[in-house]
Amino acid sequence: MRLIVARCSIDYTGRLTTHLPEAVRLLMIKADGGVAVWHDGGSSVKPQNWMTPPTVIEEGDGQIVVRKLAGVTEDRLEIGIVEVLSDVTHDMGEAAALEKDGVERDLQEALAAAPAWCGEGFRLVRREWPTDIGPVDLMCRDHQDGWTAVEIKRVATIDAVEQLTRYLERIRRDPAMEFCAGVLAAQVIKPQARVLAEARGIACVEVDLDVVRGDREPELTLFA
Amino acid sequence: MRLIVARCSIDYTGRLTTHLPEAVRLLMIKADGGVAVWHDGGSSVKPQNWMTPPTVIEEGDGQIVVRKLAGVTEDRLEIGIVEVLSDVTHDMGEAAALEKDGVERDLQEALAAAPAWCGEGFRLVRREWPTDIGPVDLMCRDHQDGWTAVEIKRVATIDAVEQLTRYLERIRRDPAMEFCAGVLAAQVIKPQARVLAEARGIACVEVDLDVVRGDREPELTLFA
DNA sequence: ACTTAGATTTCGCCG
DNA sequence: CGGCGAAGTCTAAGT
Repeated sequence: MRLIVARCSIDYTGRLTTHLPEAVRLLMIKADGGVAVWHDGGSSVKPQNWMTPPTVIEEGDGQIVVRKLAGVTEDRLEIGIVEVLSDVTHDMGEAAALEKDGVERDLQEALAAAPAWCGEGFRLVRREWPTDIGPVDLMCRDHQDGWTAVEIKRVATIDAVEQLTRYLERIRRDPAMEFCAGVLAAQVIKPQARVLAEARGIACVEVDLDVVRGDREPELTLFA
Repeated sequence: MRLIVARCSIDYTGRLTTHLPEAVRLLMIKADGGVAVWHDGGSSVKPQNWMTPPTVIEEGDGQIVVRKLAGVTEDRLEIGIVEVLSDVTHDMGEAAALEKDGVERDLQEALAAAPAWCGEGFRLVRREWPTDIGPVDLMCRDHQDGWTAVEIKRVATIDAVEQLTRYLERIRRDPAMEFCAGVLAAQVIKPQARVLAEARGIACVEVDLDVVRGDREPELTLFA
């Protein structure tokens, strides 16, 4: 990885066009051709400009040009170098993957193992119940043996309600599942999603991953 | 901005938990307390780990700990330093904002100035036509003087169709606009969005920003 | 190869 | 400050 600290101005043309006036910035150039431009202010996560590989990098004449074929046209990042303050290269060796726990998939697994958190007396029939427009996260039977489709999100927005509504519409075409109910289970449910869901007769359940796993005691406020 | 290149392992706990095994990485520490962790492989745009300000950074004993209050709990980034290969700080001065052109807003402006690109004989009634669930991008009259609501996207997915459908449902509650038509205008319309739109009687128009502005000649394939 | 859905999405605007 | 929509979203998985 090459790290250049330089006073520079930058123009990008591609899916849109942008301009950055002259300032001191960090240019991060990766071994695979990826380029990112950073400034001390602003976002810690998103560069001011960037280009993902594969790229062609041309350097010289007080300028670095990063080019990339994007369909018919060309994406282009033109970096006008006024003054180089530092220019170092570090060998970082092989990649090391990030191991994650706590994403939506993990919540689905935990709820599949303990479906009663989705509703009283719920028993799992199957995960990833297939419909012709995609799989429903969980299909359960409730305490009265009724069918219930469960949609799981980490954060549930109005889109999640629309998605579950589409699934229910397909599922209920089967006469045997004509009265299939719907439950939206999420770590966070946005207020508008809750309003729309309840207007459509869809139940909402907020769940905590650690509690579902049994790693943490439920708050006393639950079911209060 | 402080740039540390070090062999390190990293654990994050917060909205989820992650682990990174020992490897050489770049630690980018901004003046505002923002921290990002980079490796030579992988994304050019997203760090392996990060924490946005405000943070508290504690350093010492072969370890850097970045902490942040996140509601009741605490987000924590623990960086175990095995070997420091480089540690430099650069003053980058004041911020310099990015100027953009070509985002959705610009497409809306261009189509408002030339609504005929949305449909034959279209005349603009107003931009940001208000409904009780938010504003419709454009409200037009078509060549037969009928009302038409236009939803504009840079890339139109199935969500855009759902959004316009919700708007039309509200608009048509007004008896005077009972037959209001819908048009989805975008630089790119995804196939599934087109299918759903046409099933709902919503017209689809693909537009090019430069053409709408008159900066580029239309392709011969238009209207072919 | 293309499409879809998730993301510690992040970011910006507007109430 | 919270909610909502856009993003050069990016990225991984499934078809």
